[in-house]
Amino acid sequence: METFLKTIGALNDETRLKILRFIDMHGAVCVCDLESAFGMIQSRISRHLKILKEAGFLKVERKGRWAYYAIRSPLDAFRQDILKEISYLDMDLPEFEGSCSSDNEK
Amino acid sequence: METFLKTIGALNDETRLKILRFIDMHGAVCVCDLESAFGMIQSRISRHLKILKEAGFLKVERKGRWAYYAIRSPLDAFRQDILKEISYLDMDLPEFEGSCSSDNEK
DNA sequence: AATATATATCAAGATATATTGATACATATA
DNA sequence: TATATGTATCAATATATCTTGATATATATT
Repeated sequence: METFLKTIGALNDETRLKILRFIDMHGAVCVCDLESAFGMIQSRISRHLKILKEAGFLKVERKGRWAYYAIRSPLDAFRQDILKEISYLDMDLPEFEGSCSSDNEK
Repeated sequence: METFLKTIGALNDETRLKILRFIDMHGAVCVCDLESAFGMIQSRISRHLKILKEAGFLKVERKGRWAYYAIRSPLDAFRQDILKEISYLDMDLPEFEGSCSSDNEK
């Protein structure tokens, strides 16, 4: 029950739905990628990522000073259904402009 | 997007999850049935039912002075998945005590 | 070691949602 | 028609969540 509410609660925000869909489409991204793509301040992005992670949708992998967030795998059937449903939604997502300096690293 | 958020928002409340599951288990019930089963005041139950209805989970049918709420049918696949997921949750639901006077009516 | 960069966390204020009690409305009964 | 019953809605308050700006932490670079 508590877990379910956490999962649902994570989806109950337009910004998080967009971030989740963005990551679903583009794969692993770092916080600054999202920051520049969405034009939102870092603390805001970071907070939403934490909520999505704790709700079981995302995983993080740290490389150097960057934290790469990606869709968690394996993902249970219910969360997969949700991602699919979100993919049908008509939302306008920003472009993925890899302006973040992590691109320059090997 | 707006519709999806309304659907998700309706699920983002423990009381509503219980009401939804209760109706899923017992079929059509009137507001006073829920009032006595859950021990909550009428305005509270009524408000939650409205939210669940507007989110596409419930339908209402009025008979005399009673309003019977039931799971809407047909229900789309996504909402069916959600109901199934809710059915797996470990929640303690009240008994269905038909103390409401609508029982006495034919 | 000092500085810069990427991310996380916290406190304060803004916004949204839930609960209660009062009241309105509609249907039924006397 | 007056009264009772079931439900819906509203205003006020309580509670939760979001956003921002400041600060902390960790890693990399000079």
